[in-house]
Amino acid sequence: MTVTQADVAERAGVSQRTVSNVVNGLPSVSPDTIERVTMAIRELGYTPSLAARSLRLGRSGVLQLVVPELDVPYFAELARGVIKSAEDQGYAVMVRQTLGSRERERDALEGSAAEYAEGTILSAVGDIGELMAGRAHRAPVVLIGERTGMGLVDHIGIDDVAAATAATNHLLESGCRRVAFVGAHPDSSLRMAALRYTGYELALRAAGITVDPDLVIQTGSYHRQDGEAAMLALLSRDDRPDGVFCATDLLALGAMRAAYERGLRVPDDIAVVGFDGLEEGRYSIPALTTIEPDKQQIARVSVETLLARIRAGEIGAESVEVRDVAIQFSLVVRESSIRN
Amino acid sequence: MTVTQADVAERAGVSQRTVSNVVNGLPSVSPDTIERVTMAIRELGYTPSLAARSLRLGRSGVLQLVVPELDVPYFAELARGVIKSAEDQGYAVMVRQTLGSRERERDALEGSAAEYAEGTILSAVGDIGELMAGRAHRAPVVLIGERTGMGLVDHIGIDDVAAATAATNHLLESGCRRVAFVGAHPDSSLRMAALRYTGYELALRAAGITVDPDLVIQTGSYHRQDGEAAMLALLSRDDRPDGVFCATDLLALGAMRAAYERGLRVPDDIAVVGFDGLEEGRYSIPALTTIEPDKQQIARVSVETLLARIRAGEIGAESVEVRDVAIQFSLVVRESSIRN
DNA sequence: TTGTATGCGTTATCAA
DNA sequence: TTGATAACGCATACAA
Repeated sequence: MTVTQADVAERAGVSQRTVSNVVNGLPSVSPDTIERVTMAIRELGYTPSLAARSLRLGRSGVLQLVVPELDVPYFAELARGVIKSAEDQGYAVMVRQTLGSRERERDALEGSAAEYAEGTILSAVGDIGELMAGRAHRAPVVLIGERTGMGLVDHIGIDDVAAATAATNHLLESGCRRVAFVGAHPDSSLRMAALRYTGYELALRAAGITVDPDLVIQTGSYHRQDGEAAMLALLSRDDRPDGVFCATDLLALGAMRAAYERGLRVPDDIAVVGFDGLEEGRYSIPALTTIEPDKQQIARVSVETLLARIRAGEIGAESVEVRDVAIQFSLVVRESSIRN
Repeated sequence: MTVTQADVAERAGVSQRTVSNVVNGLPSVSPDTIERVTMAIRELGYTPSLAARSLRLGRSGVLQLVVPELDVPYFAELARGVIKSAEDQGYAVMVRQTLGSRERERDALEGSAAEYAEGTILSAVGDIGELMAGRAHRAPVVLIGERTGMGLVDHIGIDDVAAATAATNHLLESGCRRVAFVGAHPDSSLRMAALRYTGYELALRAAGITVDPDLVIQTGSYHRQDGEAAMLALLSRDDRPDGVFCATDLLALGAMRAAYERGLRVPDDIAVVGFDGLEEGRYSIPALTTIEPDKQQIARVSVETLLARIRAGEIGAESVEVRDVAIQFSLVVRESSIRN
């Protein structure tokens, strides 16, 4: 059924060893034999077996990318970059979705797939320490997105606190007096939410404003729908806010939609700032002010870091220092926050 | 380094064969040995080698998903469904991006990865006949998204022509007199564009309207940016259209943005209808009327069809009839097309 | 420059 | 119910 190197060897009248040499481009093959073998390969339609190669080499040429939901634009944009970068380095990418379930996260890190892949790029919602426990001598993991790998694992991300502070400051500087925060999370261990809230809090405090708990809205997740619901809640209050900082762009887009439904204008009645730098926000009406992390860079550095660690592991360099790379972000001011 | 079944066997005091039996849940193992082996597995942290299993079984447990761009929401939403469905069936998914390059499409179908995967779900931009040529006895492919696999390959999709006709009719029924089409493609072999244009044309013709070539805008790709540019071109005309049917939601969202920039109101000044049923369009301002294919169903049926064909291939049933499944779609009317 | 032989970790055939 | 053993397809140490 499947064509093997042995078949090619027979056809070309050489040994299987020679076919392997040709396939892998080893220099020690005469041009003549190369010619014959190449011909035979084409005639028989031979394709190397990745399974056999993996088994033999102990390297699969596959990286694993684990994200909560692929249809959340932030992760989609990230995935695009990761896959692109990996392919540039000769690696294929297996994508797994955890759908927010810790069980799936565990499985992605401990199951056979995790062993088959040479390494994993992980955007986790669960607790890192917990996830990393009992992963003795497994393939390396690079954590992406949250601010810290807790020294346990390489981490690539932006300074969420600083970014959130910048976003909140921008609202303050735009003249907002009552700035709400949308996207606090009931489970405070959800680091992303906690960090961005912290940034918000710091900015307010620095401006001499005390946080009004009524202006901090928790959301179970970070979709447009959650943002819409949160905004509706905020707008139903007597003393509604005049500015809203949302923990993600999706929340912000939902929030703007809610304002529209209530007949309020953004930014005149209420300014909105998001976080993620989604392409979508460049075209929303009004265009969304946001914190834009350099996602391509995050993707590239993540892949590079992972590959570096994979190679280090091969050499046996056990104790390479854990990396924690801060990627640049920028505050992109668009229509949703430009007042008067 | 890596823990093998042999290691587990030694630890548990049984033969390696028995470990394999336990791992695979074969019935012919005494509860006692199961207990001992399971214990040993846990103690040693054994994980089965997928590479070895693949080599032995000739099945990798991996499907390949090939899409143009993962950060285009339509493909992201599709990918989510495909990965979910595949995981439900015990398969992992490798995702490849072609970025619109035919070379990458070829490679995805003919390279080693295509051989490693048990099958491929392909959303292609290139010519199908060309892509399928010379894929003699390779793993099966299911085509997704366009209307036809040309009888060469299984296909799952919606009736693009009928859907486009429905969308155009809706604009006509909403009172639009001059309906433009955005998203025609210079390369007419791009079937998706051709089909949706055909539906547009049919609807106009049925209404006794001749197509005004000036109202048909070509776009190189189908991103928001292209929709924005196309709309700006349309609006710069003296006799601008009062309705626009866009070949994708992304084009439509860009078009609405352009109208906004020009100070025109959607739908009052110009109605807009998209195609894809993106989540984004439910929250855009105004909310976008669109053709909504049942993407979850597309994903599910694609995976099922692919698995069915994989199994058929194992049995050796060579000539199973090629499937062409039409998935349901619906016209979802939202604010962008509701006039007066 | 090329050939022979071995083993990667599994599953599965044949015996016991 | 379990043990030896072969084979999956490849890359490489060792020979020639």
